[in-house]
Amino acid sequence: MPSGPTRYHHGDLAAACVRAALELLEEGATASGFSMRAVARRAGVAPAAPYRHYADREALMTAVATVGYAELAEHLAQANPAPATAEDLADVAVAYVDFAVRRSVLFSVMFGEPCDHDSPERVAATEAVSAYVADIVSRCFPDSDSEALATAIWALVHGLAFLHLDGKLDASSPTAISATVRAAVHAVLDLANSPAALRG
Amino acid sequence: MPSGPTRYHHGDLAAACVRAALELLEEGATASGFSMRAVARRAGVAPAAPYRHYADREALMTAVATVGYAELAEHLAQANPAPATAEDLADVAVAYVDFAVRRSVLFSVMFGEPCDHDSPERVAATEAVSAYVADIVSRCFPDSDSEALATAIWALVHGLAFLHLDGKLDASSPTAISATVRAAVHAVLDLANSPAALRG
DNA sequence: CTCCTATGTAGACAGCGATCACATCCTCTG
DNA sequence: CAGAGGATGTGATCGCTGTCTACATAGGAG
Repeated sequence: MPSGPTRYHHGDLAAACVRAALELLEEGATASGFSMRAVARRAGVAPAAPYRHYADREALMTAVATVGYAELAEHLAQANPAPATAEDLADVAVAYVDFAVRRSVLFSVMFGEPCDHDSPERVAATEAVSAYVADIVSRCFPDSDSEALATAIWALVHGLAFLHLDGKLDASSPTAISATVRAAVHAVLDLANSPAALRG
Repeated sequence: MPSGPTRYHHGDLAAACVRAALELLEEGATASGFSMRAVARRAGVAPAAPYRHYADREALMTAVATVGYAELAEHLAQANPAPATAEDLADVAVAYVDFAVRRSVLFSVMFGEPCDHDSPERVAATEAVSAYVADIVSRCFPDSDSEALATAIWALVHGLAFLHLDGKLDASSPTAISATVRAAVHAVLDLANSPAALRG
């Protein structure tokens, strides 16, 4: 398939577009800066060609985001394949924020950009992340209101990622990130060990 | 000043641009969709005029975001002027998410968009929000590691806002939002009342 | 072999951010 | 009170973008 120097038909342009988009994102294009035309150029194809596979820019972004969800899941699993303790949970949280910071543009495509909320792959991918977090939480806190706590933990971690991305928290080094995230996660979990601290 | 039908010099175009931008955002423009030129049209001015006051689109967005921070602070204060209990904190959290959902485009301009991280007003505005949250947390949890816990709570609330914005959590009605946010906040705070739930 | 459909091309359009030379007005100095 | 000069708005222009249309080509089904 990579034989002929230039073929009229690309072979698998749909996938090539997603790959090209990911490359451009890694190379420092802004989320709003990466363009349909740049993707076409990178894929070695006419500007209008990607429109045969993606209705518009948003559709392509949704496809890119879907890949991003898979890579995020992989990154988290790699940090700790079977988290079951508070410390494990902190590991996963650090990995989550680390992913957000190191692949910040991809991350903001996944979460910060308007997107096709009805795309089945996208919904499935986000539900997978949701279920993954819920699973961890239910293992760490088997007796609690799992659903609400899972939502809270996901929000906590997600929020930490955004605050780092936005410069509100120091994201200049992995060490700083790790320290901040661990401190925040433990501050919350340690509430379970110092009930007297709660007023009202 | 609003006398003459058309004046060559506007009077206060800088402020008018911010006002026009806010109007456009309220009218449903996308964050990436609202344009410098649209702002100029709305202000009744030539396309290049705003550039006398804002170096580029990002500079104007930063100014808009700064106004947004002030309005967010006002919205939170209105929800509960002097929060000191966990329940008060939940009120503020609901107000935060409510603001994010009801003024979603402004919110994503404030947080979701690349921005001038060095703008003094912007830094001051975000630090004000940060200090506000830290203040609440230190009142609710006087004995805890205030800084880490404040970061965690801010992240929790911020994350809840984003998950609602992104359709990951049901944002279809204020009631649903309130229920989800309160459940999440209480799930975390109730850890202080059920230490046995923590494993590991 | 032929036709149909999927896919890629060429060219066009309007809208965008940004910059330029120029026009106009306000204010400050003499 | 005049007029110089800086601040502010105008209009034209550039290259880029998303998206549409008409056309070209390829590859598979009959």
